[in-house]
Amino acid sequence: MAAQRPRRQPTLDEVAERAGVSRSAASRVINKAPHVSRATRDAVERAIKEMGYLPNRTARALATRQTGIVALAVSHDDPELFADPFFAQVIVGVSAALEETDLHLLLCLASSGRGRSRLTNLLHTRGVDGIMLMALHGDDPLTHIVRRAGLPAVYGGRPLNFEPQWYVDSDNLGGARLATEHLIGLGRTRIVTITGPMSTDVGRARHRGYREAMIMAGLTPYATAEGDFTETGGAAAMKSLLDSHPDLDAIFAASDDTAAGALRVLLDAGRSVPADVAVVGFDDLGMAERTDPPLTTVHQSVQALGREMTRMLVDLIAGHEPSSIILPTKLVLRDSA
Amino acid sequence: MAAQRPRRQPTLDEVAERAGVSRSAASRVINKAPHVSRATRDAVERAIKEMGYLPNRTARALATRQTGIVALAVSHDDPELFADPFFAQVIVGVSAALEETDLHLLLCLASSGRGRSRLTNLLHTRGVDGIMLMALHGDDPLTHIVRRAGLPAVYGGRPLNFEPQWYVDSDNLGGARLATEHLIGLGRTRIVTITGPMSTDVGRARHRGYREAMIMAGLTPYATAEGDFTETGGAAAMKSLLDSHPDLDAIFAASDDTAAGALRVLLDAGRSVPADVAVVGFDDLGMAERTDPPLTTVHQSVQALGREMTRMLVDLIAGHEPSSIILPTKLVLRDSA
DNA sequence: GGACAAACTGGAAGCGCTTCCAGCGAGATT
DNA sequence: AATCTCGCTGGAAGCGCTTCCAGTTTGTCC
Repeated sequence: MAAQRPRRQPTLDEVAERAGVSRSAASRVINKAPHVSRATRDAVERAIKEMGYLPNRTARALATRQTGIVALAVSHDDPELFADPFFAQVIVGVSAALEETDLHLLLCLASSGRGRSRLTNLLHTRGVDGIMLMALHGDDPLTHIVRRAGLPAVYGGRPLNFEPQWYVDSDNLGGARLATEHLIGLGRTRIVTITGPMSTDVGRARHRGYREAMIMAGLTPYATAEGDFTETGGAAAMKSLLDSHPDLDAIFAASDDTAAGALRVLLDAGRSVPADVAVVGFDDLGMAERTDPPLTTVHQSVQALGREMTRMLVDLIAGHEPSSIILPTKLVLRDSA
Repeated sequence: MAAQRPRRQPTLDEVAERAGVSRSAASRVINKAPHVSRATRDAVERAIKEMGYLPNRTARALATRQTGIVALAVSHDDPELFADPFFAQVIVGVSAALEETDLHLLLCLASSGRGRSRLTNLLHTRGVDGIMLMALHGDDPLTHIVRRAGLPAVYGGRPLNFEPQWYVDSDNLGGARLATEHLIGLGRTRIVTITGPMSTDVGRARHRGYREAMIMAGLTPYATAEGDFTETGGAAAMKSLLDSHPDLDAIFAASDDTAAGALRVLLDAGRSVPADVAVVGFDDLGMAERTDPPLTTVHQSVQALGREMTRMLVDLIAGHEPSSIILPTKLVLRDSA
């Protein structure tokens, strides 16, 4: 036998019989429904205690059409992307928020076609009560799938080409502006930026923040190179910027990984940071403290992102009409700028 | 309305009616059961296609007593621990393995008492078909909970004080031995180790590997300091070792984080790595490539760990009797040793 | 061509719970 | 004392599926 044979769990019928009441009465006390006399309640509660009764999730789900499960779907072509600490933080936030409910978390890494069709199936077979979506790019088929399934859905971050009705996002625009303004405040003028992928909303928003801050300060955006949020991407972009604009004196990197790559290239090129070149990153997910020099960066609270997504979804499931949220970002000063 | 009202999914009854057969016949063709004539099958399949029928998960679960969901529980006092890239890798492995089945993954971060009781409840209410457990320390209540629930369970790593019947673990002992032997092969003799927490099996196994290798080589274990797998822990341990054994010439650190902390302290103390002191770490989860100098370390395949746990659990659920697995580790040479 | 087995079929009984509804008695009202 | 509430109760009908079983059809063999 694969596992110790469990004693069969008692059923509601058995509890009711033991308490000497009908099944419906027993059900009522369990669900704290009204119209239950004190005596009935006591009898049922005693029976429950004595028998160690726990209502069967599945049966309840069938009757109520509510599974008590919500999905968190991470959609991306590269499953390795999930290894980004970002998602771990989201999950910590989601879990924390879920602990205050009696919902559980189903995690779907829907990268491959297979993964996506499994998810589709899950949604259509009413396997979950709602879904949180993350890391969608452009016209991810998932958006259509989810819409078609007609399930409560909240987005973490915004997809590029449509604004979901319910989403939670970090203030990427504001954060990027903050970073750039800080650089400007330092007296730097030849400020360049290494962006994230311009095929994502995050990438674009952070770039726009940079541009806006520059222009507001009467400066012209000095140079831009597209990165991909990774360290190697950042290094490559840095090299080309150093080639084309050797006199640059500050960098806003759209992620800390990007900044780390840039940092490495700068040091190799003999520039000192922050003396010759000031660097500001974005994210502040641990990595920023470990670079040399430690990175001044824009902090976003990813746990809060997860937490708020969850609360929003719970609201939605409860039939309320929450409104989307933009979470504030803030500048964290370290040594690189 | 919180979400677009979904068209009600057709039921099996409706499919059967449309196909002009009984519900049981329809059920049989869906489940590919025997005793179905060609004509019946065709009719039902056509109806299914036409109506876009998908069997309701919950109803099926109630009838079969199988939910189609497995849990991955991460138990630890500190929810932040989950941010360790280790778990992300496990999850990637688990997901990959699950994609070949029609099971879904429920993730439980059961750190708090509340989290644990939610998990207990989930198990007892038959909310999942099986469970994978990770990061248990000492006498985690979870072990009892799981045993009592009588559900198929596999462990990732071994708890300290009992050997689970089904587990997957990395060859920590062998890996540590490999690392130490490498150091010995380099001609080092005053080799010290910074361990993980000795209250964990991993911590002890890696320590034992170090000792065994030393003794086999006719050396005496030179010095040991207990760390906690973190960078700061590693740094602290390194400091005390440097105090007590200033002439040490090599270090086996029980994790890459630990090694990174040690590295920092060594460089600050003016020792050059690997010239003065050779350093070997353990894990190889990305961080090892980014230290300065890059870390020679023992690689463990965490995705494989997740994958094998999952396969084992699937086997168990299918009623087979798999056997536990120790996954090989291997030395990865970089610059630090 | 009749008997027998094999293949197929639909009815019905679950799985364990929620919830609607009609009925019942006790307290309040005149 | 007769009536009217109103709170409480249990019966029964679901939720959507699987599966056992007995009965019917079909095919096969002598």
